[in-house]
Amino acid sequence: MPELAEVAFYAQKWSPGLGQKVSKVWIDAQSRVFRGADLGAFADLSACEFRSIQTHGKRMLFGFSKGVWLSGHLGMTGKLSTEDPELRPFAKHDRLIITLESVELIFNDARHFGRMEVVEEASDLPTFWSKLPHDVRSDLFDLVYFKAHLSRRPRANVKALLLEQSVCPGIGNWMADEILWRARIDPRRTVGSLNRSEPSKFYQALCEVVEDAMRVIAPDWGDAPDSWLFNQRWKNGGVCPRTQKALTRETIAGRTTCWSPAWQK
DNA sequence: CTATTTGTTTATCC
DNA sequence: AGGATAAACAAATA
Repeated sequence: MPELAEVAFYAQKWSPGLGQKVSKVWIDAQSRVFRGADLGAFADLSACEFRSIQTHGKRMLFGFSKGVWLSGHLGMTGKLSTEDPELRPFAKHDRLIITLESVELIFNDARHFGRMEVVEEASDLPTFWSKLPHDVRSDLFDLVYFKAHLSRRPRANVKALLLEQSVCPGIGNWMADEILWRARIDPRRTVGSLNRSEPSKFYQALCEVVEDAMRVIAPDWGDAPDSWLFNQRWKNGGVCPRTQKALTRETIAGRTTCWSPAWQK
């Protein structure tokens, strides 16, 4: 489920634990969320102080003392929460529980599509994290940078490009549809078919959706306003908020895509 | 029992 | 080579 702003929302769920020391770490060792990870390294979180939270696209990074980092991804169904260790029983689909002084950090993931991994590197940031492509919220993700991606990939479908995490880290299915709708671009088009003025509109729409999502969803998962496509996209009989005409749904770039044929050309 | 899902990775084909 | 497509992962929901 989670895209850029939902990931930011969940990552902050662990903030009540900041400044506290780890007393216990439990993992569901069978879970696929630890695929490729060194399970033994989770024990190294013990006695570390939980110090920082950050996100990049859909990735999350939690910093601990002694150069220990926890890197994570929520996949489709991952969720983070903090709970009172005295009150909260073990729940179905809990995959990782880090017990601190007064709270537990919980990672719960029904479908195991998420990921958690311990990275040990005594530096300001792990090397892999510093090398990620520019986040869509970064000042470096500017029009020139975006256009450079577009000109490199003329034959790519516009929606497929938005969904590529190496190009637009954090954009997922609903944001991609929202962006194309606001830019008035038909999701079936290729990047190379964009006319002279469309790349800027495309970029503007992307920035607006990113800003709106971060403002409305990231702090407390607020409801999307009816001026967005969001509230109409899965509704039977949903209509375009701009034209009041019927929306269309079709699989594009492997994902169910919703758009307004009367509005997007 | 069927089809669906706000994600990612891998294989395969053209 | 780049791009499209399907499958795999796995569980809930309708």
